[in-house]
Amino acid sequence: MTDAQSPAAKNESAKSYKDTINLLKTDFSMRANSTKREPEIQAFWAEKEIYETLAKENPGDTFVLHDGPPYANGSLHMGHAMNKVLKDIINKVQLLKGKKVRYVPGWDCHGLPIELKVLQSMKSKERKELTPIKIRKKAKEWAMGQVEGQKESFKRYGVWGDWDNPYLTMLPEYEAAQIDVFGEMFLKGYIYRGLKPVHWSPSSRTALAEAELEYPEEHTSDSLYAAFRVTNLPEGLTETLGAYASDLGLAIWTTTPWTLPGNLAVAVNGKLTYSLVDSGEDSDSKLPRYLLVGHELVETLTDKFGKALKVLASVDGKALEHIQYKHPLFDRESPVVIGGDYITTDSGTGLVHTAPGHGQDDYIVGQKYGLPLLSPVDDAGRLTAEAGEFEGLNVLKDANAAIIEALEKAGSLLKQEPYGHRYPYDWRTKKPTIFRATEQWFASVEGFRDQALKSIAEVTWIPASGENRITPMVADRSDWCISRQRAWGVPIPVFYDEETNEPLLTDETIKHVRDIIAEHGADAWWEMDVAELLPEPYCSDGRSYRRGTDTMDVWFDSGSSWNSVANQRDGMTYPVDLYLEGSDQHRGWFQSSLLTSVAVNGKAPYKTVLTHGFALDEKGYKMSKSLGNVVDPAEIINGGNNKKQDPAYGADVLRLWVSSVDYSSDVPIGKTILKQMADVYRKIRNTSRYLVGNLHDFNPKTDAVDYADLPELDRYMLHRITEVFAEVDDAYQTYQFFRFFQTVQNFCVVDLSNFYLDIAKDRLYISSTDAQRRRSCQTVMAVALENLAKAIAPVLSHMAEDIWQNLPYDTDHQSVFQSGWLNLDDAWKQPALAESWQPLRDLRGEVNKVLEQARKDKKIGSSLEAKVLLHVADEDLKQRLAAMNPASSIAAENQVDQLRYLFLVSEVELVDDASKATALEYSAEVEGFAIGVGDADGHKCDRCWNYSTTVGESKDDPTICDRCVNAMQGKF
RNA sequence: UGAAAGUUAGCUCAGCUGGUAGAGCAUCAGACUUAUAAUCUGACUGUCACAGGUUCAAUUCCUGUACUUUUCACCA
Repeated sequence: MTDAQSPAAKNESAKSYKDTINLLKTDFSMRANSTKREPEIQAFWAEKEIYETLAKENPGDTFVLHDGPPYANGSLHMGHAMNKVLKDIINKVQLLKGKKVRYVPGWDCHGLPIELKVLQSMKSKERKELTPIKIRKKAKEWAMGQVEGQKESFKRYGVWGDWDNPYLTMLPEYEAAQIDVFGEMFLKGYIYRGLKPVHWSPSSRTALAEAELEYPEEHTSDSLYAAFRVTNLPEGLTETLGAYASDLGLAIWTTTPWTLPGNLAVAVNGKLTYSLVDSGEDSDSKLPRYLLVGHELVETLTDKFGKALKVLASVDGKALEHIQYKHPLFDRESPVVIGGDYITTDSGTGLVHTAPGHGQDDYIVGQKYGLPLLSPVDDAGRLTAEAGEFEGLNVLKDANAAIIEALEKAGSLLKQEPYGHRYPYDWRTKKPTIFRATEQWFASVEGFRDQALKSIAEVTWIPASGENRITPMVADRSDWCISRQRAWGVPIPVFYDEETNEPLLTDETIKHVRDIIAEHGADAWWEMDVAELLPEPYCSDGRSYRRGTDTMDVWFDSGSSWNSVANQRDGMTYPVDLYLEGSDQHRGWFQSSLLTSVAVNGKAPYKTVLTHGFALDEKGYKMSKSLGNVVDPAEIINGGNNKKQDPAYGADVLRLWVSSVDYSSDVPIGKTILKQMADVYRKIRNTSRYLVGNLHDFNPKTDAVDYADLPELDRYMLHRITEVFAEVDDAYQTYQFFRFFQTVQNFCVVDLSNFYLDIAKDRLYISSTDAQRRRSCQTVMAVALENLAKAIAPVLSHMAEDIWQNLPYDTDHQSVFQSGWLNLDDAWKQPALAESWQPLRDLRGEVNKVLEQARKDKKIGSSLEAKVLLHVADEDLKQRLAAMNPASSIAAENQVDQLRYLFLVSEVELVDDASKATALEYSAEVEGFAIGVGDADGHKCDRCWNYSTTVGESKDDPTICDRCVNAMQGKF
């Protein structure tokens, strides 16, 4: 099509019609400029108190998502960002739907990591003069700084909440409410004092947490094999083993000989087979001739002991239960018990020396069998009087040698050898630690386990597998050790009688301490005199008390938040609607909250628990500094050092990413994914911009076209809109935000950009401002735009607000969040239109393919240079299409539903004979259609760029077509 | 070591109760210059992690393996 210009235009100086068409107009920028714009929008929300007002004045019910407190230490990572954004999306949906949303962010402020951080920052001299209260002051200061930093980050994500009044586990009101929970549980008999083995560092004379241990590889222990003489066989074994009973020993192995004074049992694995072997020992030897060992270990032990072990009999491990044996060094007998699967045949003998006071597993087995707890070791690691002749020996130095010698003498020692393995060391003193039983406070889970399990079943777990996760944890867990020997925490409000060491803990003392803490904070526990801390009559009963120095496990802190926050703050509910955290919290916060709440009130603190996975790198690996694959949320928002590699994407792109992934499992993030998010973000933004820009002269109140007067295309589009937004609504409702992401993206790309808006250009630009075909289009566009803004507001909050602020007409609401939820008319739902229009869209695709053939050969550029010949096989459809193809576009009653506009070509001719279409150079035949593409007739109109035979007919405007002439007179 | 979950195009997701796979984006090519650091059109992409089994037939059901993640336990 070479003759693009009309004859007249060639001769005269071209008259420009650009000013006569209605192009888009808007200040809504194509690019977000998020670094500047997002803070502006956030300032707008803050100034107008949008959240605060809606939270209070919305007409609907209250909705409470109770925040799980992040730990107030360190900067935020992707996990924090994802968690808070997910919460914010849910809260904003509820706000838009008219609910009163109360979201109180919280922080977990106590605990070891902060205490250590504070200790590290001190000089050693300063550290020596430390008192608990000094540590607490420093720790509080540190935590406060961390809270402020994290708060600013969260706010920058665009997260809404009561930021000016968050809950901190170190606030007096919180601590007091926590003491209440403790008190209630104590008074109900759920809290008791007992012995439990803990990691103990003799070198620093303190208990250590797992986090304070390190496991150097080069540790060597004095391991030994010993035989414990059997004194009594249970009935079931007399037949098989009875013959050897008089000279039978249990072979055990240990790497810590010093724990033998604490031996109170030998554990076997019920699933393993054990053998009675003949060691060939002389009858005058003190060692037993026959030994019980794990069957699979006979060969190994033959090598170890350097003598042939002949298998004489084999029995199941579980049959060994209740065998009695005599302690080789002390005059007492102990039983054989069934231990757990920790007993293996990888090393040792298959029979495990069990000292409940010196090991985790030993302790659990001991509890199960009701064994006492023996831990004859003092703070410095010296054996105590309970260890008899070994009293005073240091367990890490001379105790082992003495015990080995004694075993030898007693005829118990089978073998001794150094054994290299990993062993816990005190990370600060670099000295070995030991397991030692100490007095601790426990919550008796047994007391309310059944009720807890019942409550779990009543909660909605999303995904449902969450219930399968937490149920066995609660069903199997042992009692909860809630005391810590630490300064930075909420004190266990107990007093001890100086003389008797009896704990003093009553309704009155708890209430008294609680009131003091409510007023002065927990520091008072350390600062005030005991006399002040005690109520009548105890403060003057003539006895002398000292305060306890233990603090509570931080899981008890955060686990009490339902009482400190949901149960006490205005406008909140208990139980709350939703808890939402990472799936690791099944073991953590979900459980600690459940246990305290059930213990006190017999019910779970939440109605629904939603969990999410973890943020991984693009390959699905965990993020770690050493791998260098860490994605920092702050860097996503503000950009990295190299802005080309790591551009400043802004909070909305971060939020869009959160919405795009299926967070029920672990989710990947990285450069590729972020770039894609930025692309999608821009697509949504540009689509919105186009809508905004083309409504610049439109006011829905005065210019909207009645539904009944809309052309079919527009009514079809309104139907699509109801479909799309129903899908979006359902996606939000079911917390499947990735469906929102997919749907909105598809809507913007496929329905709007590629289809409706592409067709709309002719109506919007060419027609006169008030033309029906233009106003009807704008009517639909305004509906699409407003609903799009509402729909994206929970996720792309800043963009949605930016759109709202740039709406070219007045609305009743200054913020998109005040405008309420989606606004869809039931009358728009017309499934029949979808059915009749989908084939037309498919046909449009086929026509495009033929047009593309011609374009490939450079026969056409713009599709307006073409004319389409169409043959339709189906008679009914043919009639319908004929009605959509009037001889004159202007004269036609319906100036929208026309094939030329649908195909974006200048002319369409319906032909009776398929060969007429297929005869053309560019053609195709598809299921019931024949499509041909040829040159459009006439000349290109200078104004609308369509080809028309009417160009040249007007005297005043010889370069434009009849449509444009009429349009410029306000008649088209 | 045990337990739980996951593995569909380069990316994010669909694929209902079994009949050899789809969308958008990205990529590539082209068009337009009246959404212009934008817009439109077309094309391409997969042994549905791997190996077995059930079945006429498996991405879809079962078993095992690998990898990833989480969690717990452990080194007596």
